[in-house]
Amino acid sequence: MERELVVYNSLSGKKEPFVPLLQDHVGMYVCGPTVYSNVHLGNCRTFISFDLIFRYLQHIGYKVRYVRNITDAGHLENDADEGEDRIAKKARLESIEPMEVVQRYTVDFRETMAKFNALPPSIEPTATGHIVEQIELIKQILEQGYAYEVNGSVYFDVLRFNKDIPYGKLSGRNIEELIHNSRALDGQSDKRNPQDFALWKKAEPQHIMRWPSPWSDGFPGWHLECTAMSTKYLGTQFDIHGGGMDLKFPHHECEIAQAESVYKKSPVNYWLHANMLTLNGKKMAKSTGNNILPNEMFSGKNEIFHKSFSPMVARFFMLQAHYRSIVDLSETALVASEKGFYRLVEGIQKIEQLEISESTSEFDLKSWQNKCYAAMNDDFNSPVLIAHLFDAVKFINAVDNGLQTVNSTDRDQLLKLMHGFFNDVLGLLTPEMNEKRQESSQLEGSLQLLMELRDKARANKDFETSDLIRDGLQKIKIQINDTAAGTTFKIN
RNA sequence: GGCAUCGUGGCCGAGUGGCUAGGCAGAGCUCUGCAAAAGCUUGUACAGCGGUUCGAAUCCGCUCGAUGCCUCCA
Repeated sequence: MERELVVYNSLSGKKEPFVPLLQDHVGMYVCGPTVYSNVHLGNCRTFISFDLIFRYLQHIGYKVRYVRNITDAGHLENDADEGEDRIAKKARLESIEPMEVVQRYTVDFRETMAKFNALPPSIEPTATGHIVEQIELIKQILEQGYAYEVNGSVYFDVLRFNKDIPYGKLSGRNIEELIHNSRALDGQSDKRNPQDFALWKKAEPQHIMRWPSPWSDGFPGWHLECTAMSTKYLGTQFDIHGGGMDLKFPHHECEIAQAESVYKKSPVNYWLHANMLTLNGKKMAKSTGNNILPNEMFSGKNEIFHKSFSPMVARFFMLQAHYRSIVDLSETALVASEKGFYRLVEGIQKIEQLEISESTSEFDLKSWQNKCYAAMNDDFNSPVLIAHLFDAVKFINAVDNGLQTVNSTDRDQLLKLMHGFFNDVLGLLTPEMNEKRQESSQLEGSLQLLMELRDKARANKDFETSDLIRDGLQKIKIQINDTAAGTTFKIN
C-alpha cells in the first residue's frame, strides 16, 4: 500500500512512479512568498497543497528535507527587469526600512501558515542571506559564457544558452515562439534580447537595498535565488521542485536554464505545480486587487462573504479539490465544506464511544485502508481520500445507531487510521467543540440550570416556558438537542 | 495573436473506454410535545457537433465557452 506513489510531473506532462534519488530520502524545494505585503488566500493554497505533499511523503516513511525560501529582495516590479525592487518600493511608500517590510510580512506569513496548520519547512532560507552564493553562481554562469555584463548589471543570455541546451522544455515553449510573441516593452533596456533575464541588477544611487559585487553595488535577480538556495541545500540534482502554476514560466524555466548552464544536468526530477485559487472566477492576485486575506476570512470582516470561515474549514475546502485543479472560492461552496467538515469531525469523535461487539465488524477495514492509500498514492488525491473518510463516518454512525457492529480491534484500528489520515496526512485539526464549554464553568453551570428548568417545564407540559428557553438560547447561538438520553446543548 | 489547461447533476467537486466518488442543497423517513439537531434513504450528470469502437461522458477532430501563461504574481 505504501511506496506506490505516482506523481504528475509537469516536465513530462504525465503521471510517473515516484523514485527518489536516495532511497528513503526526499529533497523538495518550493518557491515561497515575496514578503512585501500580507499573504493572500491564493498564496496559501499553494503552500497548503505542498504541505499535504510534505505530510504524505513523511507519512509513508520518507525523510524529507523541505526547503521553502522567503523572497526578501530581487523581485522587480515587472519583468522588463527595469522596475523597482518590490520590497524597496513598499519601504519607500511606508517610509520604513526595507527589512522592516520583510520582517512584518514574514511574520504575517508564518503566523498565517500556522493557523492553517501547515508544517514549517525544514529550511526556510532568505534571498538576502544568500547573496554570496548568488554572486558565486553568477560568476560560474559568466564563466560558461551564458551571461553578459552591461553597465554593472548581468543578464542571462537565453539565445546563447539555447544553442547548446534547449530552453523552454518545462513550459513547452520554444525560442522562436518567444521571440515572435514578445511584446514591445517601453523603456530602454540593457538586455540584448527581450528573453534575457537579470542575474544581477545595478542599484540606482538612491536604492537602499544593495550589496557589493564584482559588477556593481546592486541586488540579485529573482530567478537566481531559487537556484542558489535549492542547490545549496538539496544538491545540484534533487527530487521535487514545486510552486504555483503561474511560476512555471518564466521563473521555473529560468531556474532550469541557470542550473543547466553550470551543472550540465537537469536540476529537478519531478516538477510539481499547484493550481490557482480563483475568486469570482478570476485568479487571486495582489497586483489586481482581486483577493481576500486569510484574516479577513477568519474574522468575517470582508466585503465578499456574509460569514466567517475558520482556517480548518478553509483548508478542508481546498483539500476537497485536487491540487492540480483550479478552485473557485465562493460562499456556497465554503458553507457546504463547513458542514461536511463538521460531519467528519463529529464522526471521528464518536469512534471512542462506540459500543463494541464480539462478532466480526461489518466493515472491511483493510480494504478501506488500502483504498485510502491508493487515493493518496495517485498523485496526492485528497478529494478521493476525503470521500473514503465519509464512507467510514457512515459506518461509524451505523454502529452508533445500532445498525452495524464493530469489534474492539477494528474500532481501535479505525480510530488510529482516521487520526492518521485526518490529522496527520490532511493536516486537519479537530476543533475542540466542547472546549468552549469547558472554558467557562460559570456559563456551563448556568446552562445546566436552564436545562433542568426546561426539563421540568417539559415534564409539566409547560411548553410555553420550555420553548421560551429554547428559542432564547437559539438566538445567542446555543443549540438545544433533545435526545432520547436527555437534553444537551452545543455552543456554536 | 501564440502556447497550455479545462468545460461533469440545483451548487461544489473526484473519476473513468463498459462495474456509473463524495460533500452541500432538495425530497421522504426515524426520533420528538412541537421544533431544531442528529441519523437513515433517495440523485444515471458529464458543453455542442462529427468520428473511432460491440460500447464513449471518458479516445480523435472541429465548434463554442472559461481560465492560466506569454509582463510581476502562489
